[in-house]
Amino acid sequence: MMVWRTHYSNEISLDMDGESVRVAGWVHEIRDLGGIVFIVLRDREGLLQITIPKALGEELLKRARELSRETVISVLGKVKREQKAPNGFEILPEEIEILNKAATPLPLDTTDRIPAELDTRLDARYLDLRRPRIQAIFRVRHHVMQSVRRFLSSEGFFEITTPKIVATATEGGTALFPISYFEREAFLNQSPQLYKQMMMATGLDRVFEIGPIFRAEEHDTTRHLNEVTSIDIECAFATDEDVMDILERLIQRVYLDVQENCEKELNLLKVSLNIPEVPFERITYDEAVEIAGIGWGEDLSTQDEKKIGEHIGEHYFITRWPTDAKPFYVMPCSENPKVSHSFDLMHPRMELASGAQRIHLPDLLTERIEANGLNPESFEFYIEAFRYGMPPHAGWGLGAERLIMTLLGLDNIREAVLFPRDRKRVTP
RNA sequence: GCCCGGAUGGUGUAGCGGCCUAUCAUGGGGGCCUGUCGAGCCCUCGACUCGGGUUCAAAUCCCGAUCCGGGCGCCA
Repeated sequence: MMVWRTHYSNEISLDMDGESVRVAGWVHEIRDLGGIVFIVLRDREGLLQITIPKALGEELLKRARELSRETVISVLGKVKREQKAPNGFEILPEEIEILNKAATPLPLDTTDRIPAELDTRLDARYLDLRRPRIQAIFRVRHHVMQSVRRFLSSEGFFEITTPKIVATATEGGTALFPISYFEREAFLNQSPQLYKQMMMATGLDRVFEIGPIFRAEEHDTTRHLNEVTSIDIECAFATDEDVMDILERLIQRVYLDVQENCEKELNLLKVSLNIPEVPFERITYDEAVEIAGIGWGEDLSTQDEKKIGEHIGEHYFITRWPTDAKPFYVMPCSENPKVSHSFDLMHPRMELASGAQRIHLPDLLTERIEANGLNPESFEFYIEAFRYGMPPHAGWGLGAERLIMTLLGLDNIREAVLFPRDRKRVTP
């Protein structure tokens, strides 16, 4: 097999003076000084200077002049210690192989000098993602996801995968995307809720799923998407308090892991992390309503959330939501059924997660479904799982993009997704 | 969906009735230059979203469409 690369840019150092290496990547910049040409090569790990003085021969110099920015090349050369070079060394090439010449002009500037608007960037996302700063977001995202998986596994959770094509359109609440499923209509799932709860009847006890969810809402904001990645857990023999404890420790763990593993990325993004302290502050819905200055039973508006967020200034929980403000499956409090064993995890900027202890008794569940104006028959496949031994359980769903967005201080949720899906965009 | 703002070379912008044959930067093409690191210098290329209207005159004002941004709403 052809070897295009023996070393990434960060695997070459001063003490390799004289060694032969093959590097590959994209032409980041070209500086042609006439008798000497500098090529800045960019690969996944950084930048590298390829220096071609006339002394290396007219042929190589000519080859260097054929290059254009973002052309893909593979360079065989010798490492040379050189004080005048950016990292104290450079590569003197013996061979420059052009693997794919980039067309000109480029749809946007990859060197970060001339900014491009988000819309332009998303249209040319493959190119936008070559920018180290943008790539850093997704390297952090990788570490966030790894951290979540490690943490939940260590807490005894099993990773599961549930259907994304579902039959029920009658769950109420959010709008669904209908799809055609052979001779029937089906929908893209808005949440793994029903399925992860059904898993509680299997004895697996603790499950988590990281997967896409789809919402057909016509929202048009910097913190909503129509396809998002949801981190969901469900936990048997547990209460709302138990899963809140898991959630806050998870958030803290993610922050710690990112801080430990993503120093370079955080520097590139100019982010200094504040590790949230556990336990997070808990305020009841009643207290939230008081801070916001609204009536009991009203939903918190975006401005109310901001107001409370400023008041508290860090991650916090809003607990004991009115039962009627939450979905049918949340467990009403026995001492006061008007409120429920439910909670939202808030970042000062926005809601990150919501969860609850669930109803595990089939009769009460049916009653609540009816009280929400829904038809229990549509939920038969779900309710049935509650009839033959369903333990008490609790869980939550956490928006991965919002977690990353608030972690990195991104001002648009689209920045946290490779190819965002919103009201206006289905391509690329 | 509502309110507000916007659309000018590939990218990011200035211009907001006549000084526009449209500014600046970056970029593309060509040239000079052996130590650049946002290289420098010279030449050159390239744009007023679309359709109507007002006016002697429209990038500029008005109407409509399309697209984009922000805020809000919607968001079991």
